[in-house]
Amino acid sequence: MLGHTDTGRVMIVDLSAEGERLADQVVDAGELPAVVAARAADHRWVWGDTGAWYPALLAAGVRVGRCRDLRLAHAILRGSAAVTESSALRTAREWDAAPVDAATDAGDDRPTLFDLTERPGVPDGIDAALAELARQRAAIASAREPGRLELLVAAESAGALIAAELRAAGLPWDAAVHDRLLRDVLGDRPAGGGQPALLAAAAARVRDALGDPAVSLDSQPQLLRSLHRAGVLVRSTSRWELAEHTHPVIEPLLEYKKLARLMSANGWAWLDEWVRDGRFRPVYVPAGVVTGRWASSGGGALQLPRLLRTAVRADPGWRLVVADVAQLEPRVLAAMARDTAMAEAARGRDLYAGVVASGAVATRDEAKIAVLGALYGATTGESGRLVPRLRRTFPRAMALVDAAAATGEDGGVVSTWLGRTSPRPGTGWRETQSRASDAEASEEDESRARRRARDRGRFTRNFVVQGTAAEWALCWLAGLRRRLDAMPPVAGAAGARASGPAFARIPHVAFFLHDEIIVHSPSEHADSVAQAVADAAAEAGRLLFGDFPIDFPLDLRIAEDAGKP
DNA sequence: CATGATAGCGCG
DNA sequence: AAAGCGCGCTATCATG
Repeated sequence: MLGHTDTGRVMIVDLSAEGERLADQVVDAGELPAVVAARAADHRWVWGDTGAWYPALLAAGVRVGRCRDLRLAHAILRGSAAVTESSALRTAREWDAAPVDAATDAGDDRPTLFDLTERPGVPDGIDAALAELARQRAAIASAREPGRLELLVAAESAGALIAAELRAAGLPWDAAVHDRLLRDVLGDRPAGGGQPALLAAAAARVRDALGDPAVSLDSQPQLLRSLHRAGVLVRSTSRWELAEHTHPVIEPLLEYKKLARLMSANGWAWLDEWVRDGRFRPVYVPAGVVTGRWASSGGGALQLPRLLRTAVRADPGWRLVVADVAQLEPRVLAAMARDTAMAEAARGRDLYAGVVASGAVATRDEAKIAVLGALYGATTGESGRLVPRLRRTFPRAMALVDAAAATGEDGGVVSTWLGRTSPRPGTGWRETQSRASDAEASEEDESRARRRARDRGRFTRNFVVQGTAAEWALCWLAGLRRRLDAMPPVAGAAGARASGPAFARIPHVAFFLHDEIIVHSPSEHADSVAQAVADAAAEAGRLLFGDFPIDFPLDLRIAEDAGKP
């Protein structure tokens, strides 16, 4: 375990498997990388916040095999319905703090004094860490199935390591390819900072078609008024609604919106700000989403347009291993519900084709709409119409999500497969519900309460599936990382130097997005990496669902860039 | 000038 | 205009 002493030095405490304190050692922060590197590769480090400890180690070229991130574990355990003894965790409020990102502390994005006082990190003292670990051990032990929470906390902690490593290594990004793509689509970059030629041309065509030379296309109210004057009676200016009208302005306007979006979200300004030395280094935020999915902060890492994936390019002599899971969430649902009919439909690459073969619906498109509607709680439209047919064919799977929705509507909490629990409803929600059950409640009160109850039901319905899919993905990542670490470093000084001292000679995860992984690997290891990605996926399925026969097929390829072939 | 809300669109 | 979940980011516009 790592923590600080009162004088700001670093204390290393060796703990037995039962959590007993065996030996202490105190070192200066500068000595820590060497001390950590000297431990066995599979040593488990316990620390308050991976983001506060690990970036400095990585910068020194030192990696760790395993860890317990006390902050992330605390958040899981104090909220988990599986934990029957959580009062101690609930009173340890100081562990509810926001993450610290030490990687940005060193840069020019240093948090201001205001940030630091408003968002303190978790305690960094050794005594606080020891006490928190003891609380967590007790909390896990109180669960009926401690193994699930153990697995979840371990996977979450491994994810924290990987998030820090992703930032340290970065995603290989070819700025020249990106620039060429921007110039092809938008026109040359204007020197003065104005609009590139093709964007300006699209804007001119729109103004022409509107007969409104002065309208600002980036102002929604102005554009809406101008559309109305031109006879296009839309209620919003969104792509979806515009596409349903026929008018000379529609085509150029949709074109303009597409180009303007590319320019503002991922144009040259983005390239200048986010790509350095051939790497895109966003901040990943493990468990940044209530369901346990990761969030990101800065650079929009989780929204990279597919159009730009060709700019993701391996270094010379390296390859990208690009993998994503086909229809992860419905597969997870089938396994959670032990729905063998749905698992049968999921056998093989295309779950939607399997749903058609089951006879539930007629076409693949219908299958997709029905399945998504089931996961999200659709009630109207084509999706709402198709969901009941799924309910007949896959009653167990549908019963699981229907029950989760009913619990949520009723104000209860639901949990993922491994035990992450949804937030309790807020005071506003509860007040709305109790007002509606009052004797003098108005019809307005009642309909508002019903609406908000259904909203919450859709959230809890999706929570169990999205959250369990996130758990599967964490296990996949962790298993892959372990396999990559077993591969020998490539010889020679050359390599992916921009990936930093810890990753210049070994295959490493370079990108992760819910159900998709990109590994940057020396060419000679690429085949083994691809095998490791597949093996880790199979292992993740077994870890969560044991022998239940559910496939998690991957789209897997080895390439020089991450663009769709 | 800063902050917050809204619209819109990108990703899964 | 999303029907139907979860996000982050940019631009605009109203408010302080």
